[in-house]
Amino acid sequence: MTTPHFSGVAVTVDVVVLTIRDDELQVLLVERGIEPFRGMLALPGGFILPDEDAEPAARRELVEETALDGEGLYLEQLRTFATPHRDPRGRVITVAYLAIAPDLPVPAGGTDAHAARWQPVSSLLSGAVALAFDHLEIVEHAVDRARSKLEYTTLATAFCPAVFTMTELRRVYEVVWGVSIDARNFHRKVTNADDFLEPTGERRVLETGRPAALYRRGAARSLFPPMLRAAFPPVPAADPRS
Amino acid sequence: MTTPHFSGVAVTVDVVVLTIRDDELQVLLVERGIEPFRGMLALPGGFILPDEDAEPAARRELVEETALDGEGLYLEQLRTFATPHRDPRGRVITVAYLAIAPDLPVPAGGTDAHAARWQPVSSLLSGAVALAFDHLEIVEHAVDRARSKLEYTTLATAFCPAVFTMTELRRVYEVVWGVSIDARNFHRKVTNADDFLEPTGERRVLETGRPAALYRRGAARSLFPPMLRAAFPPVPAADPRS
DNA sequence: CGACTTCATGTCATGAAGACGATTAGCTAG
DNA sequence: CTAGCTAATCGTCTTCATGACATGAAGTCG
Repeated sequence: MTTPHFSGVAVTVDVVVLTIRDDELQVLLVERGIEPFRGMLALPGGFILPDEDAEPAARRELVEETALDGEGLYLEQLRTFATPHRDPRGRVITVAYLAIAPDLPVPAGGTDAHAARWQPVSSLLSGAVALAFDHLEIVEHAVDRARSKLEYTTLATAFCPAVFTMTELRRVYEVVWGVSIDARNFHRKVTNADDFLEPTGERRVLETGRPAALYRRGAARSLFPPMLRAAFPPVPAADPRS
Repeated sequence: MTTPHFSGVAVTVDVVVLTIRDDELQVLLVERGIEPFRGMLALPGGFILPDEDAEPAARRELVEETALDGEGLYLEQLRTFATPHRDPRGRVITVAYLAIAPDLPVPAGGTDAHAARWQPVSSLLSGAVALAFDHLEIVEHAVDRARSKLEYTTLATAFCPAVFTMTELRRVYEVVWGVSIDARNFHRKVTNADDFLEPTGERRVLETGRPAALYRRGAARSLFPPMLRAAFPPVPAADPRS
């Protein structure tokens, strides 16, 4: 540790954008236009600029590659991946970010250079769809992080639009955790937590059923008492006539 | 994002080693022997080698700079800091690590090049002692992480030696959180949690009082139900004769 | 105006957790 | 040997969050 090694190392950012579409946890991917891994799916991301901090770089790449709104988006740093040969081009380390988006009608594959599109996380974890580089590992970390954070933070609201119903919020937990939650107990718990939700007073009238009260995100960032994941029925298994 | 920017960027690792000494949360620091910030206290760390992963680099720097055992040490990645001018020498981003050590009689300032020594975290957070670079910010993140992880993981045992007493474990929570915890309820809760602790059958006889049973770390990594921090008396305030 | 659908609220039993009293197991001093 | 000290461990009571489950409320549609 004497003088800086400004030798050939490059730094990138990669962003795992999670959302819920069609009652499924999905991740935003782009099709690679260049080698290596040309034509394969990968996380949006790219090289950090010489005078740029990591988080702005993540937001910038997101906008450039997927035309996704960089502003209202929840974004947090996930972890840095620095395994020596993770990029065949040379020494490239990446700072991975986790972003959470509501189910916006993203111009997937529309506006920009690369064809951006949503992909169910399950199709990646099962190995049905392959990702470039070590991006599968990054997605796994991101999903783990999101699952944990639902427990003790109010992160779930980041999956919802600015105004949402209790049922929408509950579905976030159900989809991300893969469990089913009793609507009544959930309602009680969430309304008891301070500043988790803020009633708008409005109601949303659907085609059918009683109108649902509308809520906005509250000021609270942490959730106390936490949602206890382990207490819910552990993923309804495919009924094997026991 | 066309071809890699292998321009002048360097990558370092920095390690925040936390321990409990004298009933205080302390962090391991080294005195810088070179510019910039020569003579100032800083986190142990250094440049990552061309063909080295980040975590091994963290372990290596720890051994080189502080002669601390790299093996039995708990180590996890914390976060990457990439603010453009955080290092006056140029573009240097650092991958920060959090390590937890039992109160080993470390050869502080002994064996090696730099004078390594323990410093109470409180003296850093209060601003009484200054750190080089943005290392104060890194320490703050590390302490936050450690405090959170005590809640829902068994990380507390990493502060203890291989064999320890219930009281030692409880002190970890008390010192790191800055609260006082009822010994009886703590005992009940911890022994009820599966695989948190494993009784050795031995007892430790002190100068006074009933001998304490000795425990070893159990296999569990996560702690359920979690320790609920917010439920404890919120830091005994200086009795305002109210 | 009933049938249907979805949201909202209530009750009850269980279990975890905080407060705190009581007992146990070692030592030491008389 | 016994009283007394200290710290660890065990037990009880009460409160409160939570899971299970039933019922009422507010809309649309025929």
